[in-house]
Amino acid sequence: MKLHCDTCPVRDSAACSALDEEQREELARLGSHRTLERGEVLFHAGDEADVCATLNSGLLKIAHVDADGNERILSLVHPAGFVGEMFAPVEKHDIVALTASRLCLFDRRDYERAIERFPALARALLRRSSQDLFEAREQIALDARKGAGAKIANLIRSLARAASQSPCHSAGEFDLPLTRGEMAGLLGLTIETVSRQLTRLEKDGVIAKTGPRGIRITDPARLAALAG
Amino acid sequence: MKLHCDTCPVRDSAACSALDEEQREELARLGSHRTLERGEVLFHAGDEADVCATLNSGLLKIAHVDADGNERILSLVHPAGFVGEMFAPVEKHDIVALTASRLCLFDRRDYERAIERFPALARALLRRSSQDLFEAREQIALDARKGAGAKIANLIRSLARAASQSPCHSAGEFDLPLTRGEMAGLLGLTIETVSRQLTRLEKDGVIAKTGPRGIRITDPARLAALAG
DNA sequence: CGTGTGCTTGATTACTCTCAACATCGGTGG
DNA sequence: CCACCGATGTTGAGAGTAATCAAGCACACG
Repeated sequence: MKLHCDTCPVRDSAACSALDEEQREELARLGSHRTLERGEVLFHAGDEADVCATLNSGLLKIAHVDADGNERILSLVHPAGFVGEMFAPVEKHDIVALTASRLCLFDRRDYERAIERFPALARALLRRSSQDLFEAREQIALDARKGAGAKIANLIRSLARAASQSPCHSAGEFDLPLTRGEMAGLLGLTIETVSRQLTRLEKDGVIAKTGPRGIRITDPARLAALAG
Repeated sequence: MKLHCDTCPVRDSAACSALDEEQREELARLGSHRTLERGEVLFHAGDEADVCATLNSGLLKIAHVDADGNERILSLVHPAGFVGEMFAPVEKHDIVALTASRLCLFDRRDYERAIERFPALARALLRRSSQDLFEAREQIALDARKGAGAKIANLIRSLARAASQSPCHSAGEFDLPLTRGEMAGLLGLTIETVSRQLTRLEKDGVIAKTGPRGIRITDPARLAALAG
């Protein structure tokens, strides 16, 4: 299925936005669309790294399951994010859809050739990779934050920011795209601790649960204080 | 001080190794050498991001100090590593030498222009950035590892690998380039816990302390088992 | 010497994990 | 229609681990 860049929601933010019309058109001929339902797997760790993709809409997780079967979420991938190993023969992590998602899929070889031919694309990917690196390091710093409460507060804030389309202000009420287990995996906690911290935040009047997944932030200032 | 690429220890592994002789020569004219003693600061968080650098020899840390004054080490930078924000106006983290270090320093603007002119350099940096991203995610996965013992065991193994020049096999005896406090900051633990775990490893006959910083790995198999 | 830094060790506290039970919701099949 | 089941989430009691608080040791340096 040929790509339709005209109506692409990340037309101006994804790596390909660095290309001019003609180049983009050429890249578009190489790619195809794919949709994923919640829970569908894009890559398994250990797969051959023969495709890469730009996320169009939805939400993905990059995860690692250890020997005991515990899943640790290494990163979330938001729209305009790029996934796939460009310089390694195999995928190193699982990549799974957290919500119904849509992405532009490319053969890795094709994409590498495109990088060769369009230096602007290489620079755009470098920029994005640097950004991802920064976010991964933020995540590491977050892990150092004392207390499960601070981690949860931080996560809620960041999900609220992602839930609103505009990057400038966060949503006051939204649905968590993650199960308790996924939140636990993302923060290095257990399901029970996540659940307890959430009820604690509710008891303290910082948030209100508007459903099993729904959240309303009733006291943003205190939430920010808790997040450190 | 003009760069001497001929004798550079990372001539074949740093980003600039992607350039041909002529291009490298041109890049070399833009850069200068700098040496750092242990503890010397290359960047402070919040500094204007006007230089970037390739590490030639030595060891750096990328660190973040939180509101309480606790330092969390986000990453170590080994020779051939690249530091400096290419796409952000300010440095986001402290970068400090852990051992006497030598690096090639470039004005950020100059380097950005070089990236524009030498697409191979952009690709090499992209490759390196991807590698750093992978390592950052490994670090996140490490944080999830249960038990301080596993973290310490892992750290010792990775430092042993870095201590030997060849990437294929690790050193059996070496000096830790990090203080207890730095190890604690890297692993998200306290100094006391690090100290206790190290004496525990010694009591169990897994390692021997050959000095305040010296380490000999006496039972590599068990160390590997402990690291998970 | 005295001082400071890095390291170790001990006692206590606090937090999260673990194990376990129960609630809720949707789907399935008798 | 109702009983059952699996997945998800909540709550409780107890155990275990690392943080905290507090000394003390070794060594380098002025």
